[in-house]
Amino acid sequence: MPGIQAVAQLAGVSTATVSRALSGKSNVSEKSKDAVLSAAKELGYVVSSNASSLATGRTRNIGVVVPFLTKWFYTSVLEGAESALLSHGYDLTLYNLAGGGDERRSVFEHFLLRKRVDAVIAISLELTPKELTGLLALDKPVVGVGGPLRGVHTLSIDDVAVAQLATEHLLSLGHTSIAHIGGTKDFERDFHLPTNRRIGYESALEAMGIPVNPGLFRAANFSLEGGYDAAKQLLGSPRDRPTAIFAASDEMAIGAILAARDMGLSVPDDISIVGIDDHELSAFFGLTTVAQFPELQGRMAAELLLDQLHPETRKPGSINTALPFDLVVRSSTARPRSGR
Amino acid sequence: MPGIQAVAQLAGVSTATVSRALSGKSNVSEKSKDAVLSAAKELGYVVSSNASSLATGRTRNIGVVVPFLTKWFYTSVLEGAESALLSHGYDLTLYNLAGGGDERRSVFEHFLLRKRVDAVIAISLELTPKELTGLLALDKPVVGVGGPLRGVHTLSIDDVAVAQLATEHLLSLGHTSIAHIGGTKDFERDFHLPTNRRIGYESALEAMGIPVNPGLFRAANFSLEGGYDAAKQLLGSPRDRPTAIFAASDEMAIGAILAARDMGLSVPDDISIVGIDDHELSAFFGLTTVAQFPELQGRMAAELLLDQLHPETRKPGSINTALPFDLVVRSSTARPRSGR
DNA sequence: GTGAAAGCGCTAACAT
DNA sequence: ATGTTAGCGCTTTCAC
Repeated sequence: MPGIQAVAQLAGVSTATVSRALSGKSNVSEKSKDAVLSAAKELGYVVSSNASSLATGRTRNIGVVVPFLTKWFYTSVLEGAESALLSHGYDLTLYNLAGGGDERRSVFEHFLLRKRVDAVIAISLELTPKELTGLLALDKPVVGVGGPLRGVHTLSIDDVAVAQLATEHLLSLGHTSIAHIGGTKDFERDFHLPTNRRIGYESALEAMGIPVNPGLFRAANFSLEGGYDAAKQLLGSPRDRPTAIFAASDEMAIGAILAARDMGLSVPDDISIVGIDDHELSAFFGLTTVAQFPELQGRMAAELLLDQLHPETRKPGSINTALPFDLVVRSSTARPRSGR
Repeated sequence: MPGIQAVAQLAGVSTATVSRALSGKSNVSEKSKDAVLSAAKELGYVVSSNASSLATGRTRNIGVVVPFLTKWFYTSVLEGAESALLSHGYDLTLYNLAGGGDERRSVFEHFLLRKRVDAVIAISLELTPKELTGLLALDKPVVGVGGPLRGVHTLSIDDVAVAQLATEHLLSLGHTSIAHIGGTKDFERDFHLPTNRRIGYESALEAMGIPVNPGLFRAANFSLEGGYDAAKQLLGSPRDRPTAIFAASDEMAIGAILAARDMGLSVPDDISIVGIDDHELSAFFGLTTVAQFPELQGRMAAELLLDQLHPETRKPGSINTALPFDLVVRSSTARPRSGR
């Protein structure tokens, strides 16, 4: 592991010139630049990021905190962020909070504070005031994805509007008896996602003058299995069976599709089903859904952060950026059977 | 951000004593230790990992390289590794190679070399000799998961034995016409996984004196959809339809279950199906499978690495550790219909 | 048990 | 355009 000194010696210049030549910032003559570059290559020199960080105060490393790792959505955001950061020469240090309360505390009270990272991306995490204070005290940029965070630049999707769009799609097909599979209370903590989606659903119905029927609501845990069980309940009684189901996530919607099949119901002839996400499995199941582009979200978060780290290039930005979403119509939705 | 100096001043000791008290290694009197600890807490002091790394040469940071991020298997390994590392005070810096060849090169030629990490875990990656040389030249521990790597301590599963076990389960139920959905050539590069599993399948058949029928083999891409398509082919002609399918992954096996259902076949009455993985969805689908415990694999890799980083505690270990696997019988397999 | 001081490898003034 | 030099914040001999 040769140091900068070795390169300087071989190139016949000072260490300062080596540093300048390699970083490309300052003015260096073509001649010395070439000498440095070829000396560096010859020796296989790579800067010590620690020494560099210590000297500059910048680490070129971003901390990313996720609530789960084994869920498609989070890993997709992560993938987007990782590749954007990598292409800018940044490393990504990962903190997964899935383990439980203790892990969470140590991440926020210890790991993130030891100056290993230049900035933090928090994915779908509603930070406590204490956590937030700790982070902001670092005086480093923080970007949140998934919901508003006080004093932090965030990227978030309008969950109410997303749910409205999904519901309106069903309404526009002519459905009037539309059930909703939402999230349980456990998922409220992250930006009230279940409530917001339910509000969107209800407001779309009300806008069409359709009364909300509480009997057509079921809560589940955002899993395939949860969606399956909920749908079985919803579809159980042939008497007042809905003609459509709006599930708050694709995984639950896919569960609902499987439940319908198991009950001998045809999708979409007997029952239309729509979800939210555009999950990797959704195309396979022909699921109509409102896509939210998690990989793009990760990329946007990373780029927003890099912007803030390089104020020269900084474009003015609002404190909360709206994330795009889009209705993707596949084969799980259709007009309700006319015979009803 | 108070420094060690501030703590020393408040505690009325030297910076050296603070360092000693905080690291707990050296002898420090109870009195100064208490003084240091409370001063540190009062100021909210957290060491600068960069300064510490520079001084010690150790970063307490592990680089983890994965080929994909959005696959259940890899994220599970990652989760296991992350939580094990975190609990030992280590950070995890993530490098995802899914982006393409260029990313891969820059990770190996630049990112991993800049002394940011103490060691590297390579998950399901067959490193090129060049990559391996570069890593080993760092003189840092490297642990591979998923297959043998020359000169590297690896954790790997005996894919041949796993496939044999799955096939033998079907044989023991009385099946003699067993199809196999394997992987396409694209997946060969990572330790010849498709080939090994196919070998296990064939050797199990041969051990029972059952000739291998090439017509009962289909290759797919390890996805649900791929398994679905392959199964449709396999189950298409009622004349020589197999009574069982062994798929090289649970996702493909689940695809096969869905294909069977779509064709009006009952699982397991008409067709038994077994996979490999114990994927998060497998229980829901009642899939019989050979579990390989990815989270445990990640945890083991992390612990192996930490062992190597702390030679005092080091237990002697072989260069290749076998990973556990276990048959999980659910409802997708049964005796073949007696009537045949 | 504790302090003084010499680095760890690099960057950024400052001088030339 | 380039060299000299003073740190960055910690750890670790080496004395005492």
